[in-house]
Amino acid sequence: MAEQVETLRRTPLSRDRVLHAAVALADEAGIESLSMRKLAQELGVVPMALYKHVANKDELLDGMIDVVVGEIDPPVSDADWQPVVRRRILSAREALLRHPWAPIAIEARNQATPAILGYLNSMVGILRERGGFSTDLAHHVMHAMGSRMLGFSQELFDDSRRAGRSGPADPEPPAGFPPEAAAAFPHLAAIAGAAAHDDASVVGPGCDDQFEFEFALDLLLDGVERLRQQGWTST
Amino acid sequence: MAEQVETLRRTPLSRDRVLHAAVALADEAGIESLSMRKLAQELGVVPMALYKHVANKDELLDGMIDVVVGEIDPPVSDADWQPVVRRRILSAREALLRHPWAPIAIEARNQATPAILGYLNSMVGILRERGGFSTDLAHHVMHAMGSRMLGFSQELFDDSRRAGRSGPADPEPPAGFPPEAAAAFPHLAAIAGAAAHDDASVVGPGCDDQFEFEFALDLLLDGVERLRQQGWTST
DNA sequence: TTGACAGGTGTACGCCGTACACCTACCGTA
DNA sequence: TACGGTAGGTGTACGGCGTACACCTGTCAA
Repeated sequence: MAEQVETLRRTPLSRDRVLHAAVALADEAGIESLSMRKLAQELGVVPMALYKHVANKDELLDGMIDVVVGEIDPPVSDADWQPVVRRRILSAREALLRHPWAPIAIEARNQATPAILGYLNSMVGILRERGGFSTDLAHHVMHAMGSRMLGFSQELFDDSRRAGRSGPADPEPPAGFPPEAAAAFPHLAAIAGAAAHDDASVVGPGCDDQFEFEFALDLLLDGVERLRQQGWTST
Repeated sequence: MAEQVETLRRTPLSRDRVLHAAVALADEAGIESLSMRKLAQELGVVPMALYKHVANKDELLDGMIDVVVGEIDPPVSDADWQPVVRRRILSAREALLRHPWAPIAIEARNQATPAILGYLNSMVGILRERGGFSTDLAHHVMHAMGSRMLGFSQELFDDSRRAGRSGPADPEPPAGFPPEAAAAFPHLAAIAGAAAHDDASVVGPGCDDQFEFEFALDLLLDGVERLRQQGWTST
């Protein structure tokens, strides 16, 4: 009878419940101590039950990332590109501060999740549509602000990370920008397309990371030099 | 006899040999598949032998990070601050590209290693001595360029990361800047000291992360707006 | 000659992710 | 009303992980 009560009381699992419980657990105990077993215990369930809702731990982490990205406010409506971008980035920062494990988790994955691609895509859209940026400038700006936007490395997602021994058995292409995603993220596709002009592969790295890095670095250095020349001295 | 030959042939372990073997293993197989056991096997030794040279896996990772940081070229001598900083950052980028696991490893640790502190300290030194930057401006610039300098998150090392359940038993202070390190990294100490003026704790977070974030963000946004107004259109 | 000590070994424990077979409660259909 | 499929929770088991702890062995100073 007690068992029956317990059974009745327990809300059934769902992907959403699993994901949110995982986020809560990572928030309070740190990502490195999040395990399938502890998560299951938290949910009052046996570890293997989780696998009916997420394929494996990596997919769980992807889902957790998407929960965090989902907390970023949508763009406000405003005439100017600058305040829109600014507010959105500050909102992203707040989400990441609420979940300090998120940048690590994001950086440790080698593929952007759809939610991240959506976020980045909408950022490009703001630049293009609200600011009238050219495709190329929008591209460079995305590289320059990448670390502000998501709190992590400038080499957003390249395939050289995680050099695996998967070796020659890997059947899929480098997949810098899979064609099926182009429809969902048109702005990103435009950027990738423009950058791939002077380069054999249509997908794949497709942009000159070294150039992008130096572009962003020089933008920063020039800004700093301007401050310095203004005799900038105090807070 | 064969055993004797093998014994003679084997160079004895050393912390350095362990560290470099670990770096090589992470370079080719990825950080996520680096284990004490595999590393031991690579060195022709039993796993526990490693523990005579590194305290545990975390310390191994710290040592690996220091190996990478040690590959960054020292500052060149040049009259101007800008090319010195530029070249050093590009050198750091090269080191990180050689070891793509490094940013992840660095970001996953919550305390900067001495080698990283030394690198950052010398960067501040360049700004102060070669560029005549005020302490405050140098401070802001370090925040603004943090992600370029080390390829990772802007919140360099704050204690809110990795919210552990270590709880109230933790005897040491927040340790934003431990006093014994001040002597070794005078420029960093100066920055931390200046920032702590309007704030009760002398050590500890000691700087307004939100302000720094917005400062860097606005520097970037202003630079971008300037490009846009110049009608910047193509690569 | 001895005895301390640096450094490599072997065993064992508890935790991890997850494959696989199983059970059970529910629901649409006959 | 009976039944078969299916969604979802269970139990067991395996191989890999980090590392505590006791042990052995070769070297070298006294």
